[in-house]
Amino acid sequence: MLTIGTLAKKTGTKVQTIRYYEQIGLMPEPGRTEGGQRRYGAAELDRLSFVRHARQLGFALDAIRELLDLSDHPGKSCAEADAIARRQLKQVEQRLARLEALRTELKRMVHECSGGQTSDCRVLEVLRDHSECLTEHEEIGA
Amino acid sequence: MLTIGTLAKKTGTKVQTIRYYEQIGLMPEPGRTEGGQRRYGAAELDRLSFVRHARQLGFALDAIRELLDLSDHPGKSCAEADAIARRQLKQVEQRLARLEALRTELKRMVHECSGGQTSDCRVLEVLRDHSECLTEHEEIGA
DNA sequence: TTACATCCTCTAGCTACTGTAGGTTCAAGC
DNA sequence: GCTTGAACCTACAGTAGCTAGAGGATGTAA
Repeated sequence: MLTIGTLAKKTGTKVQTIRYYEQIGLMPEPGRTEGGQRRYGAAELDRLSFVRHARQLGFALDAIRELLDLSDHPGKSCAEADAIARRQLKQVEQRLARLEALRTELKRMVHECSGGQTSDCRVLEVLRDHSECLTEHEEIGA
Repeated sequence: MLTIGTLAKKTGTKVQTIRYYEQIGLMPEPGRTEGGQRRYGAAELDRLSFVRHARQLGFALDAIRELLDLSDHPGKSCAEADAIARRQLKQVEQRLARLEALRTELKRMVHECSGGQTSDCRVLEVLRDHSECLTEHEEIGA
């Protein structure tokens, strides 16, 4: 039986995060000691590891919820899990494309700055006038 | 004189976002009509364009605040603006590196999934067992 | 004058946590 | 058995950067 602190250490999670996952229904309500402290078993350790790993891969909590559900039903078709992963991959690729455009633009800004006064700073100038941008870039939501 | 709606359209911003920027002190309090509606001039249009463009390039609002301040003082040294932009570039490059590792891992997951039952789904299997990962990846905070 | 789009304030909600306050429980050492 | 201190508990507030909605006022064109 693990305390919440031990579970946290084993999975690289903060204690509060585990309680948060329980609150939003991503982790089950665990057993308690007489004094009211949570005690976890191997199943919970596995589940939390799954969640954390999926988070590291950038899956949203809702997607993880779906994946957990699929994982709990071994007879179901794999197609859904595959679709979720493909969606995630697509998102990652879109973010990569946006970030690459940003890098290009930022590099140009920085390289052109000669280090004088702000009155003729290229960095500020580019920010003032979007038309100076050579690439399309549309972050904000990323 | 522009209404808030017109300003919003011209800059590709939501009306609420403009009011939010005013609330957090990023945009100045504009003049008002007798009835209490906001009216904007060219200076505000420029300022909001600057903010939006910086946001598109991924700058945080705090960084934008600094950049605006520098932009307001043409005699100041350009070095600070340059430092902020370099910091941003560095962040973007770090995020790019992380995302590339994620893409690799996700691609592998998706390609190995043969489309059978969830009981032997590679996607779920990889999520269950971190040791299957070939690359380091540590998203979460990104 | 009437309609109706747009404006106003205020409040709550989103994601995914993180931090703090104030109090309780557990386990080890004496 | 008692004390101590780390770790636990709940509850609530805060983070970034908006976004959405309620309920009502204003502005403008026909």
